[in-house]
Amino acid sequence: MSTFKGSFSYSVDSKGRINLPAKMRKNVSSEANDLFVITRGFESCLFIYPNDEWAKLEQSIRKLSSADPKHRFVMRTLLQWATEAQLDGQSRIILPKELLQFAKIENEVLILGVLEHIEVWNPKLYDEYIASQNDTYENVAAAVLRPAAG
Amino acid sequence: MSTFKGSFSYSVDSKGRINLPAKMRKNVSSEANDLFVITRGFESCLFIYPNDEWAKLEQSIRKLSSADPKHRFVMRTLLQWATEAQLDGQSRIILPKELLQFAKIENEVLILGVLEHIEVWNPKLYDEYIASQNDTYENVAAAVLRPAAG
DNA sequence: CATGTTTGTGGGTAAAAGTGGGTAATCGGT
DNA sequence: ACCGATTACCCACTTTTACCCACAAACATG
Repeated sequence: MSTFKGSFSYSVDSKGRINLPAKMRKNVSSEANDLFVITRGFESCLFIYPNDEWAKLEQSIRKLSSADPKHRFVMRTLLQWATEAQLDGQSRIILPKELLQFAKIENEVLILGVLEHIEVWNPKLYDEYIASQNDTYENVAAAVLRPAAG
Repeated sequence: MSTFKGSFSYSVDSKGRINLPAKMRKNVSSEANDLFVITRGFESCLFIYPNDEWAKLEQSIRKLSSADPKHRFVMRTLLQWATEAQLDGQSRIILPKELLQFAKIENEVLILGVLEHIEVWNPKLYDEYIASQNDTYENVAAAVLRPAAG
């Protein structure tokens, strides 16, 4: 099992590569074998799953039936964006052009650890996202975290 | 077992050949021996199964009853269009004319990996298909891309 | 604080991938 | 057997990718 936390500012080079922060590398399960799946996330960011975590998601997709038109749409939509990627010798990962375009990523990224996956943002868009929340961290947390505390 | 994911834009040459994306080739089980079965898919696209996955499908078709008219219809349609094809030296596959016509494929294709099979679309028709579905990526993903779903 | 090591970043180059086309076998029908 | 059409199997070219090497900044260690 892999678990991530923290945020990091990193650069994207001319080949579309980003370095995976050393602190995150330490938290990648050895099962993943330096293999990752990059896909489209929510709110114009990208999700990176180490292979072991992606395998779990794939399990849930497999439960869908190809015979059901609705399920076919779900499978296509989800898998369309998914790309396998392996770390290079410098522990970097290549972000595919289509995904870079989707997330409007250029020279700089914000890398966030969110439990089982890693998020990659255009820093500016992340700021806007935070600003667009018309409620405070404290209030939302109160609503979300309280039931679990009880 | 072969598993596919991702989407790729490739060209179809004058001989009706398409290249199998390298990333997909890596995920073809060695059991398949470069042998594939191409057949009619759902929603005007083509399905390509590596041999090992086709064998599984064939097993499930065998369980259908020839006594049931609906079963007969499905069996006939699926098998009528099915064609075996082998990769050439450049790891390309030839799409039969009848199937190209059925899927309205001309010079460009969108190749989708959908777990156990590969789909081949006329890019325009795929766009139309996606547009015709009254659901968004975000909605679909919300149901699957969360840990609890596993 | 000095020094060896890891980390983040950039770039060069050989290999692989994607694409197009030529030609020799193969097949079907005269 | 012959001929035209189709198919299988090469060869060639361009672009992309994978795999190196290099180096400065940051970190860790005694």
